[in-house]
Amino acid sequence: MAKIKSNRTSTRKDIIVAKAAKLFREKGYSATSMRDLAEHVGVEAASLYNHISSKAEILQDICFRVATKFVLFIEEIDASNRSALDKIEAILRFHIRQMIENYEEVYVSDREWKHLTDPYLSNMQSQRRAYRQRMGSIIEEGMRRGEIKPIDASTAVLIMLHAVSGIESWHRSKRKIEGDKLEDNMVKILVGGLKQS
Amino acid sequence: MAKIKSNRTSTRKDIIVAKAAKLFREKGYSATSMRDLAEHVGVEAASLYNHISSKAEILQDICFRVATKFVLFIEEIDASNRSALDKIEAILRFHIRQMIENYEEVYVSDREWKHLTDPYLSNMQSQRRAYRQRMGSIIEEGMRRGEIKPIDASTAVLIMLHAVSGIESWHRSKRKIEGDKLEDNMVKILVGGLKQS
DNA sequence: CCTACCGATCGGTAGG
DNA sequence: CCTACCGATCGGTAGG
Repeated sequence: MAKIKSNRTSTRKDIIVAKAAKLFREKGYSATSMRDLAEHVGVEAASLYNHISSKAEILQDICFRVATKFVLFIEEIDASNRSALDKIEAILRFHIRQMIENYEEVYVSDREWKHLTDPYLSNMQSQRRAYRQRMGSIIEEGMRRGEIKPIDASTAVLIMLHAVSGIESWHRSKRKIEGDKLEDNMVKILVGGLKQS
Repeated sequence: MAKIKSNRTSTRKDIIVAKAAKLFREKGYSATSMRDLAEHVGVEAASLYNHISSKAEILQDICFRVATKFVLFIEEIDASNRSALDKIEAILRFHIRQMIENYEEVYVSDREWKHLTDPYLSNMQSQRRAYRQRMGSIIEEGMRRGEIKPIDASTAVLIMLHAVSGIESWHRSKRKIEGDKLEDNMVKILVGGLKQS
């Protein structure tokens, strides 16, 4: 009964990282101090270091967890035998759902990864590059099959990815349409914009 | 011959603000120190304060200059008697061109405005809200006229605006297609995605 | 988990 | 435009 403990319940570290994600999103990584964070967690700043080793480590945790999730998903989709347009739609829907359900962490990993330092920074840069290339290949495949209209594939990728990250503005104003509606509208505009007419 | 001097040539302040825009884009507002900036300008940190009154003022200058430019453009377009879809296309093209030609400042005003402080922060927030509503109204007008397919107008606005801000990734990799091509591809996908088919 | 504290760096000012 | 310097705050450590 000893070793078990941080098994299914969220550890103290999980709580710290989650609070940090919220603050990093609101104020940015650099403008968030460890004293800010400590206050929101409810301890003194020094006490945070019993659970994490540095501020940088928190950002690494957030960024790589999110990145891994997206990479795993695109690999799964890419291995399936759907049409290219279906693949793009599935990826788009996954991005939107992640942005809605896991807002703080996804947002932070997208906007604050530049503050990673060097072994991690280059790793993240190459992961992002590879991900975009992967999406680009799917779009090019769709063009060859005549499913997608002739466009520059990397421009299309760029539009897809950044359009989704704009959900923040939606997220802030609760009143608007619910998540499912948002997802369908985005698909309608973006996938509709790719489709060969 | 006295008073004239900062008339058409760029003043020392202009140089400082331009260098600051570049640094704010690369590292973010909070992570850029006045000593960083001074070094890039080629003076001691204290000397900067002969031309600007604070770090915050530099950010204000950048954000409000960009915001004003966009507001003036949308007012001009909105007053014209084009079709709604043409108006949206013109706005989209203006955003893309601004992002390409005036990259550093447009990027900073879009990503770093949250670091403004209170009289300026609320001013900027309401300017951004008004701008989005204006674009939304044009899209709704287009839907009523049957030019634009039935969608949620504010979702469409959100997609447009954020898709454009993604040009950063393109900007970094010089090798890709040139500006005009980029513009046409974006219009094809985004305006194509709105069009009633 | 806390108190006490470190050296470094921050934005900015005084005074010339 | 510089030197010299300010108080505040930063991320992080020692030691209990």
